[in-house]
Amino acid sequence: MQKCRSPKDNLLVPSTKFRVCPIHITIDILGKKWTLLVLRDIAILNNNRFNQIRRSLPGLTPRVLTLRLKELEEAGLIRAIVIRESPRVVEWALTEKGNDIMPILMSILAFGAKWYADEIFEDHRPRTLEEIYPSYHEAKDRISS
Amino acid sequence: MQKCRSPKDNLLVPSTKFRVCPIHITIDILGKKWTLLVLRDIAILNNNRFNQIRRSLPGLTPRVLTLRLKELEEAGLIRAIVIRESPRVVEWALTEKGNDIMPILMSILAFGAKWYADEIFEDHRPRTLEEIYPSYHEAKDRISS
DNA sequence: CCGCATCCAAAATGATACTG
DNA sequence: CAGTATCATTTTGGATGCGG
Repeated sequence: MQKCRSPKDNLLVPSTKFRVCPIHITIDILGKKWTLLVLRDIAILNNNRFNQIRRSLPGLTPRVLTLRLKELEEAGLIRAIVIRESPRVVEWALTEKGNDIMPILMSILAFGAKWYADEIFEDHRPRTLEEIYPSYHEAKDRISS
Repeated sequence: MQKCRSPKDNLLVPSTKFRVCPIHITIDILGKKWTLLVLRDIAILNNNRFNQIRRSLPGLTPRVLTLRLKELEEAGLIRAIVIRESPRVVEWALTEKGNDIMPILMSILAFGAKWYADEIFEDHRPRTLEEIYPSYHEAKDRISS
């Protein structure tokens, strides 16, 4: 993606030209299988231990979880807090950069809560992010105003 | 993910219990390789023809593109507008549901524009979404207020 | 040229067992 | 507990062809 221009003029054109697409570059980091779900565990569910994440994500094998954690650490999104050596115990935490994936997780959550309410909520009623996490939105308002 | 509660109380707890995780269910749809980039092409770049998308995404083969387009159509995110039969020409467009992935794409873009400015912008300066797409934000303000 | 389909190779992921 | 090692399976990529 060299340019974000469209032949028709009714579309989004960025004010500055991209050398590479920001979406593409981000998806290279976050787009692999399990990556966003691992981040969900650490960022939202507070599952920050190896086997906690495994239990919360059936199908995710230790091999792949190790790969994903290494990649995320390498990318600077998470860091390992060593609680104890031998037998090693680590706790995974978001970095400042990792914290900035929260809006991504929240927009994904909002999409699900709107379009898959039938599976998600007992009463099958779609919900907005504001309804689900009032506190999260108050925090955002405090920051942006 | 049965519960979105954490042992510590400093974390996000949804106001309503989830039967399944909204993030998980959404990622089941959007999380496969190339899917979000195909949506980026249709939603933002206005590349809505088969070979347009192919040209814009080197490495994506016709086989996988066909698969992804079928999956997205099946999921109700895109629909085919038949321009001409025999030889068949179709244009892919977002449905109403598909339009709701825009916030996801935009949050991904915002993350990239903040943390990968070095590769993205000639001047290496991070940018906010508001700076990149002023018109998109004006539209959002009009809607929410 | 456009929208695929087919065949095979390579890469990513899964299952299971095992170790410090 | 937090991973490795090994091997099987699934998913994706590359090349090519084909009817319209």
